[in-house]
Amino acid sequence: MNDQTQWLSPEEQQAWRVFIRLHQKLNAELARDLQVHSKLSGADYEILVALTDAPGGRQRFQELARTVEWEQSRLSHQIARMTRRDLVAREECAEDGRGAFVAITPAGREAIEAAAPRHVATVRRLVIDVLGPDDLATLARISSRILEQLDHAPP
Amino acid sequence: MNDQTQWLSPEEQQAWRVFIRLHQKLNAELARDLQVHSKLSGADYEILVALTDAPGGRQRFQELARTVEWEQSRLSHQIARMTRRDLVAREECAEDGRGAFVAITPAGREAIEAAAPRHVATVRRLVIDVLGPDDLATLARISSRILEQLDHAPP
DNA sequence: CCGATATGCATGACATGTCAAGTTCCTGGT
DNA sequence: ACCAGGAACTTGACATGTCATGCATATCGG
Repeated sequence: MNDQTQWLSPEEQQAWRVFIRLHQKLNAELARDLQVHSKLSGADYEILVALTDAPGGRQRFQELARTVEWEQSRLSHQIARMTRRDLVAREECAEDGRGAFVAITPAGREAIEAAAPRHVATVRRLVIDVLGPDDLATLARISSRILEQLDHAPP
Repeated sequence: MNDQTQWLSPEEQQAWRVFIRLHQKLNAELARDLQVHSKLSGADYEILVALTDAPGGRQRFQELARTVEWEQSRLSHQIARMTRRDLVAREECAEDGRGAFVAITPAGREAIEAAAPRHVATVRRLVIDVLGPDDLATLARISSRILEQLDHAPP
């Protein structure tokens, strides 16, 4: 095999696998919980939160994309679907004919306000309250470290 | 609002957000790296690794599903697609007429052997080597804790 | 041995994500 | 004023995931 690869040590492998499993299961569980109890996908939730945080409940398309750190195309499809379900609405942009605003609708606001308490409770139950404040802080520190690496070296 | 929800404190919120962002970016980056350099999706990779680990490079469908902890339907679709690309093959099961084996093909073996070194290197570069052994162990411990909670309380 | 039920997978419909192109509008240099 | 190029979104094709449902084979009570 002429193998120069630095394979993972057993400890590294074990750590990596448990970390990956955590990702997958946690994501799945959070998504399912949202979907079942609020008829919202994780994506819907993220968009609605971002819009709720924005002044007037509306934001330029680009800016929204940056806020949630999504690709344009993905956001475009998502907004199209959410528009069909009347959770958000597109509005024209006076200053720039190409541009568009995305605004949360009253129905969207209802949906997110109905969903948030349970979602937060679930996050607490599955993560926050399971770790103490110390472990949570440690997790945040470690996550930041990896994120920094990701933002530095993705090319 | 008659609000009895225990919202997240600023520290909790910050920790949670950074953790979630980590998930999303890391996943995206790993998937992209695999796809670009090896023409394999993360899903493909997982299946091929599982089959490589299995004796004879083959496993019963159900058992494979348990190994990778996927839903049966998801696995069925995935195997169908991978069969089309000749990465795996279905084989009949003598003992149980309903059952099926999934086996890695020579092409599948080539693909995973070509992909693995770079993937491992990327995992090292983005995570393992960024954290020291101590932080990695801590991460594993914290992940296990949350996983345990997940496995205990999902209903 | 036979029908009822369970098991092992497959399939179809639809939500979501990515990549590559297309459309429309704005801008800057001549 | 005009037009080449870029910016802001949209769209289409296709990979992937989930849910509900379908189908064939096993297995079990009587």
